[in-house]
Amino acid sequence: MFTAEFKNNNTYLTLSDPFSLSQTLDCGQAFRFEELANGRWGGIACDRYLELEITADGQVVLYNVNETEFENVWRDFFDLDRDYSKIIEEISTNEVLKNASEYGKGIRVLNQPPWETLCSFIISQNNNIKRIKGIISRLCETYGEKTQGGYTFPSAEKLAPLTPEDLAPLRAGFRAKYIIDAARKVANGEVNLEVLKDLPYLDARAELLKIKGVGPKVADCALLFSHRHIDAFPKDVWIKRALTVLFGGELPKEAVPYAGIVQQYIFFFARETKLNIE
DNA sequence: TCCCAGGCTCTCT
DNA sequence: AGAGAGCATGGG
Repeated sequence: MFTAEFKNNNTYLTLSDPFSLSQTLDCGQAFRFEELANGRWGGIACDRYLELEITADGQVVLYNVNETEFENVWRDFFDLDRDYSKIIEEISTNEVLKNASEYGKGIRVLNQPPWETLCSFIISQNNNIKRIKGIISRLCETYGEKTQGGYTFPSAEKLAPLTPEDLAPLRAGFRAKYIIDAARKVANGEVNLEVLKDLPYLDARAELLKIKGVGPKVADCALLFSHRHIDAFPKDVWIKRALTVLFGGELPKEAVPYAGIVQQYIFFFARETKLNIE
């Protein structure tokens, strides 16, 4: 699915799948990457700063990433061992899915750190992406560790001793108490995030639902964007709208084996086109 | 001013 | 078990 070359302390990738940094990093699954003035994308993930770009000839460049770091961190983060072209081909027997995946074919579903993802999607509830980013940014600046390019995402252990009042500067609103409940349960082992990727989907979901402020949608986002559960299908307002408008209420059978991936295509398509509801 | 945002909890039938 | 209000905050 890709070949990698390591030189000048950078990693150079050639992918067989179509790949878009804006679609992947700014489609609402990650909240801490942004496009830089020089056209590269930069952000902090997995406790380190990453800067990358796609060159004119389609090569992906990860700057200041050596082979060890690529293998240990970014290969999995960018889900590089999954064949997206094959998935798109299979779902394209459905005309609407073909259209939607054509719009968002550059998306890859990331495998992000468990705590960061869970916490971020707790913050996302009944919220908009711009404000989600703001709250997460203030959370990291206030309680994360300083590193090159900004601040790391604070650990559950760091947040567990705090109270919701301590989070007032984040302006997270009613979500502050949920963040603290999640931090405490993760830090004290009541909820074990590390095993979720190896549990059956429903068992993993039940584990996350033990946290106050985590319902089906937030749990599914965590399972999909962090724990490799592409059988999770987060239903937000956009997806519910799209299912009704595009598919008469139910996901086409072609999509079921790849529900989570397809969810991203539909989400992207729905937001781009606004489903032609004006 | 009201409505909405990658929803969930709580209460009331 | 299903419906509906309330929830913090900020942008349109």
